[in-house]
Amino acid sequence: MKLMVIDGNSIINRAFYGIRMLTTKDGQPTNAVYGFVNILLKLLEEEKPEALCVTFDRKAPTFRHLAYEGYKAQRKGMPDELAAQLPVLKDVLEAMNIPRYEMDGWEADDLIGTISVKDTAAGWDTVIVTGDKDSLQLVTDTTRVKLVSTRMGQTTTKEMTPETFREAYGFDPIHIIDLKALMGDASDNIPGVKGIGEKTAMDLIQRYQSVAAIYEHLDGVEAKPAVLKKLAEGADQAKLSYDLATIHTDAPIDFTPEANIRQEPNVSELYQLFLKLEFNKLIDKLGLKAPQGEVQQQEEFTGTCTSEDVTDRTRAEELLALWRTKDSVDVLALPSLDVVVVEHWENERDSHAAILRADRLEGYNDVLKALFAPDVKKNTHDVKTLLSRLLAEGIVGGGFVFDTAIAAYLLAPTDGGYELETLGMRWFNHEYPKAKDTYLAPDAFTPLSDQAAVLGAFLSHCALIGALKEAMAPRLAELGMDKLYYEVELPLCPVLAEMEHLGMLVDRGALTAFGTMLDERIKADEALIYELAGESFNINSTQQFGHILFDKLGLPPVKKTKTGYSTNAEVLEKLKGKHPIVEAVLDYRQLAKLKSTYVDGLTKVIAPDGRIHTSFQNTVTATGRLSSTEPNLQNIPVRTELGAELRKMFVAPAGKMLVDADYSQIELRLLAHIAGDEHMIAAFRSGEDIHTVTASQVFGVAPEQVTHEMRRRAKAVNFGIVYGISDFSLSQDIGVTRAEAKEYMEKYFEKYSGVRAYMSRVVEQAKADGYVSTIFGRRRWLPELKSSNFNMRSFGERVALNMPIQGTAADIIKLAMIRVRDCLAAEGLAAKLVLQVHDELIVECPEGEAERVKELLEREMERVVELALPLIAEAHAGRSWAEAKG
DNA sequence: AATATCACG
DNA sequence: ACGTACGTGATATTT
Repeated sequence: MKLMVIDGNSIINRAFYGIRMLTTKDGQPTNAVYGFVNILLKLLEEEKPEALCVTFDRKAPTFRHLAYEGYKAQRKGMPDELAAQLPVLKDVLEAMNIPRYEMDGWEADDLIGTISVKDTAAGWDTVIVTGDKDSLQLVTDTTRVKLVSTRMGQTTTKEMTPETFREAYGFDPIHIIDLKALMGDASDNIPGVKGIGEKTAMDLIQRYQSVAAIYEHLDGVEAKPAVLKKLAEGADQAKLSYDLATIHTDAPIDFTPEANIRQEPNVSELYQLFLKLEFNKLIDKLGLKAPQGEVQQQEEFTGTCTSEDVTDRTRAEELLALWRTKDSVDVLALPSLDVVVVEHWENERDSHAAILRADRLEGYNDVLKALFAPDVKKNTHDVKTLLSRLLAEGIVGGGFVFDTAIAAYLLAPTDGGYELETLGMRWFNHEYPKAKDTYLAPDAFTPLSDQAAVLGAFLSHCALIGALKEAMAPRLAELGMDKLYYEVELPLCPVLAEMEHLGMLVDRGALTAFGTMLDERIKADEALIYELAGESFNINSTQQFGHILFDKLGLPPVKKTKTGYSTNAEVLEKLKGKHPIVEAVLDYRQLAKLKSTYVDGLTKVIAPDGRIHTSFQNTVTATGRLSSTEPNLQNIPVRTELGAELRKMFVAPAGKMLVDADYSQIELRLLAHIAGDEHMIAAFRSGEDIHTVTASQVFGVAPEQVTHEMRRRAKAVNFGIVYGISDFSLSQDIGVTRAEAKEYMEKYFEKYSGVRAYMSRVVEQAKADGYVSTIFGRRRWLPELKSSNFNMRSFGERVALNMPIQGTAADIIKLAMIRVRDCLAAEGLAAKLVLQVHDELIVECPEGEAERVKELLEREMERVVELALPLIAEAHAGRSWAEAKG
């Protein structure tokens, strides 16, 4: 019979430091508990012991303090993130019905020692599981130690028996006490004999076994005279150290091995606990299920599911007619436009799947048109991409009533990764095959394979859409996001798809010419830089450039990065004038950026139609903004004259114009509104320039007397406030002392006291709720606010300030896009939206429509919401983006 | 895959 | 005393 005893403190420690930080949605750290449970399961599998228990420390024993004052004094307190997990671990052990031993004044080691002795007396074997080598002295023929180490999430164990110990140390396990008595142990504050280190101690113990044997006839000991002298002087230290190093085996605990025989866990308690800790994988692995009476989501998959391959046009029509009668059907499409449609029967469990394939169904395009017509209501996953793909086939889709990717994003915008299989795991603890390993592989446009595994994955993913909808739709309503979902996010998808499909026309010739010019200037810069450096090197390598600049040329380093010197623009600006190479590299960098990222990058993605088709990502940002990829058209240069040249390359085709409309100061206006700050609202209502008004207040001068520099600084303060700035960063940004920056902020808050009040209010509310939200109800969860880490918490606070503002602006322009598209259509205009850049919309239209489009854009953008102050949008038309920017 | 840099709102 | 602004994506270098 065998008992396994686990050193609780030691193992949770190893788990904490060996496994990357994990937290639940609320910010409760869980990595140590997670690691502990996994190590426990692994060892149970390995050892299959009949009995099992865990020991924990309780404070260092006080009587030892009397014996040796410094004892354990050095051991540092554990970090909060770990301390918070100890009680959780104890709950888990309770739910698993694993006995636990702890006693005031006794350390885990002593309890383990006591347990192993009692085990041996009862005729049981013992396996000690720990990460500390202290316990090795307990190793006997019937007691083994498993040393656990966890690194990068991988756990390895090393087993110590008397044999393996002797091989490693050259003496019996019990004499490790003697070894420590001589050499000491800094981590346990055991002094040892002064002047005796590991090498000497090992040698002595290997030859004489014990301290007692050595001191019994010290004159007979063969060693250097210096060592003998130290031994003689350190006799008291040796005795004291011996006692300190000895694990006590006489703790007054009530213990019999039989009382620790393994028991079944309390399944429902453990399930609840793991659910709270978000240990979905463990729930799955242990086969835990919801207690009776609770909703069992997995049941949804136990219904019957039939499927058919539709090859016959008549059958397709029959199905289409059926689908039109349903509230909705689930649709999953491949890029090849092979499609599976799942319909559910009344009980929502039994379902039927139909597979429609491009290469097996005659008149497939017509079937697609009918399926994606508005009269068939569809649930989808990533409808924007699907609509985009359909447009490429000339099909304008409609009738999309629910999308699981967008719902998942609204419910948890910072989670990322909204693939179907990921959602299946997150919502239902159910493992699905990866789309990329099955129906999406290897080339995105290959037709659906007939392999059973591929078809199975395709069908189950489609059925998952329906199950997710059942779970997500009520949740959206519960959190007050259904309007945002059904009236903003979903209707925006076809708008985005259209914009992607249309794209923007670029003047390829002008772009190439611009690139040639850049190339020449880059070459000139290169030559100059090499000459100034006295050698040629890779200017793009910050490492090499840093070496030249700071080591060879001897300029003073300003800032460091983790890998070496910082050479970014901010640093180089400070070094300007110290050496001509600095300016040359700044110029080179600007040119190289324009060439590689913009000229080359954009040229690469010009489609055969001469236009650039970006992809808008609508499930990416934490605030609700869109992002733009392949290429990113939301970061086309504008701030420098040379960079802005690029906007001349984005043009309207012959006979057409571009109209560009942007919101004026939308984020500051929203700050004024949300904070309800009278003065800021009044400033905006008056129509004065907000930065000038702010400057006049901060610098205490009349608005007419505000200089350019004063306005610049006030502008930085205005922006900084929106980001949750500190005086330090403000001073860095505008190049004044920290004290000055602080004064600006003080003056600012004096004037705009409502803003200050808002800042503390929103943070406090966020701490109470665990989230912040926009005017339209979009949410961002903020587990960071509960972090014990100062930086994390501060970050959470800044986000709490910023997200409602940035997010509301995002909501507003999204709604504006929908309205603009609808109005353009309603007024019979041919104008089309082509781009959105956060607070800016760009429309391409026939020349004759430009005036009307300008008015329409301004009107619709301004009237999206009624606030305490007006929203202002300004539109301009031009032949290129540069011209239309106004 | 991680890091540094820089483009935008 | 902490460490120092929100949100993105692309490129080049280095590991």
